[in-house]
Amino acid sequence: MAEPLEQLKNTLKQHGQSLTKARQVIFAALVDKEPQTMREVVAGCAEQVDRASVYRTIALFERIGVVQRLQIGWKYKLELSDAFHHHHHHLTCLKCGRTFPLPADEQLEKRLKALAGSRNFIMRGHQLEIQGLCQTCHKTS
Amino acid sequence: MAEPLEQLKNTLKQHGQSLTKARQVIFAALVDKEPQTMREVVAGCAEQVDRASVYRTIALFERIGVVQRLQIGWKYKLELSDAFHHHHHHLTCLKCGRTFPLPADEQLEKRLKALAGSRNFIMRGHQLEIQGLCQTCHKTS
DNA sequence: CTGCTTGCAAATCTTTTGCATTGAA
DNA sequence: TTCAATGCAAAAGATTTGCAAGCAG
Repeated sequence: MAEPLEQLKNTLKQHGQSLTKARQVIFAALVDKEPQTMREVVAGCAEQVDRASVYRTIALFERIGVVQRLQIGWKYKLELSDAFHHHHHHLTCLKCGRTFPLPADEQLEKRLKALAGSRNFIMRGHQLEIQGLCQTCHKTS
Repeated sequence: MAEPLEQLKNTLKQHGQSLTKARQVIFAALVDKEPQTMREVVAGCAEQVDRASVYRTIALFERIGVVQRLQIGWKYKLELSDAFHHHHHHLTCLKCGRTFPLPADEQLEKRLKALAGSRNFIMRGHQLEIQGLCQTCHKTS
């Protein structure tokens, strides 16, 4: 995990920000995890970082592109952004509520860009959530 | 606007629910509008319906498929569901914040289903938001 | 050192709930 | 009439902010 930490440090530096203790803890709470709710992140480092600092840090991380917020059903969840993972979307199981990553798809991305362009829209980003039933849940239902 | 009201009434009836005054007001606040925040909907019928009833009604409307919640940036917004509009997605302008409908696209929908299937996932629904710059904003920026 | 970051507490905003009353069928 | 829906007020939960103290560079 020395690698991602280095990357975080660099990203922070590029934005004139320093790597503090709290930021490391919050970052560590996100590495190699499924997307989490704010509540979970706060709980995940409750003993070490105050709630307010978690909010402030997550906001910073989003601003400098370390973290991205995504929609899961009604709520949002947080995960490290594409710079720390590969670009991907999500499958959410309506039954068990788990979230599964869906690798980026060239054909899909192209189509999105084309659709945006057809409406004279310059695409800067996008979010896709596919809801349905995961393998486990539709077998056992 | 007699048409959609009829449809609402039928949908409610199918679910053993009645068409009350409050529900009509809230429904009317959503017809032919861009997606709105909860705050806007509440404000839109503040004189006629209590905040708590708006929340309860929106929850009901979602449950029976009259309203759908979608993600716009960090916040969610509400609009009538596909049964009252045609299926579509959204373009959100990062500059002016407006939301534009993007008509459904056969090719896109097929690709999504295929991708879900490839992961042994049964697709039941999906949400897509494309962020970028609208025609007006990228001309004037 | 010096300024940015943090913790803590309090303020805000959003959403939910209990209960007595009102309304639709 | 009768049960579900509504308004109102209060509770819960989520997010933000002010400020004094602590830490990174």
